[in-house]
Amino acid sequence: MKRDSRLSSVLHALLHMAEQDGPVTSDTLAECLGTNPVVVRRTMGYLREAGIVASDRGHAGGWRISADLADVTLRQLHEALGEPAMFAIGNRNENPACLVEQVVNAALEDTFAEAEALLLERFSDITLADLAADFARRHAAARRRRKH
Amino acid sequence: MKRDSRLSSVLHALLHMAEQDGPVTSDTLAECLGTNPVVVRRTMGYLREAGIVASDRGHAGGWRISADLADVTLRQLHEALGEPAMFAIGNRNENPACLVEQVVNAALEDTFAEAEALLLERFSDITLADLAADFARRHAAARRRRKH
DNA sequence: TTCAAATGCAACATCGTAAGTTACATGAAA
DNA sequence: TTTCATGTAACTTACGATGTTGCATTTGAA
Ligand code: FES
Ligand code: FES
Repeated sequence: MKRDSRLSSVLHALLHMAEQDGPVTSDTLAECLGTNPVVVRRTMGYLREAGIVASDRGHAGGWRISADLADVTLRQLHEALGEPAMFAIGNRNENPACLVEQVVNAALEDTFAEAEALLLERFSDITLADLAADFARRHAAARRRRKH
Repeated sequence: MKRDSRLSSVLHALLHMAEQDGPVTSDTLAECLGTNPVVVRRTMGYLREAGIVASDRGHAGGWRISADLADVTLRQLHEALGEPAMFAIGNRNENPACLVEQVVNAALEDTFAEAEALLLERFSDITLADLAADFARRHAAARRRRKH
């Protein structure tokens, strides 16, 4: 089953942008992500609508983060992307007349709802600043390793 | 994203079989599930390999449950189906050289691993007997409602 | 013995959706 | 005015569950 990797993509792009001074172009980001600039624009467009990033056209244009890194959570990004389905497993029939299927659906829905609540809670706890800090930590560790 | 509904399907089929005395044919199950008999055979075949059901060919053949309802958990069924991916969201690149992407992947993987552990724990707690009991409860309630 | 009913299985076709691609319009700075 | 950038529509591709067709095989009953 093909997985939706847009959250992963925008996180990579945002951290990349956080490391840069000026705006970053779709072409640059596309090369980072190993994809196409149009895909970057399409995906980042969701974040622009949510006010998380801004884009400038023309010379010296590109994408900028227009929010405080500490204020943007993974949950907000997930919502900005349209809250795509979290699970690759689901019910066969969403509104069954059959009582047996209702029992099955209820059991699965309860379980997945609990897992989704957990995911959203964790997503709410993680900000871009957290990830940037983790990056800085790993970056320093990698530099230390290279010195020896 | 198209969802994998095989777990839902086999649960429906198994409960249907639990209500019946003799074996149930793929045709009957297919009509219950609103699908094709070949799809039923293909999907139930996984459960046969796991020893959860047995199939008989020829006249008076069909599918039987070959285990105690109280012994079969949703987790076993999920494993019998080949442990399909639970999540529709994933990393863009699974083994990135880029340190930024490693940070992103680690954050997402940790979160999803926690959610998957929760799901598997819940799956381990639910048996076919539990679902059958839930069905009996709802069935009785529905009959009571009809009487008034 | 013969026939009908059932599974087993291979070889396709279908479908939905994220991702990728092409093409062109638009805007901004040099 | 030229160049660099985004904005967007339209199309193709990739992929895996699902759906379908066809036929071989097994089994019980007439
Ligand atoms: S940060 Fe740009 S390639 Fe990973
Ligand atoms: S139990 Fe067979 S139709 Fe739902």
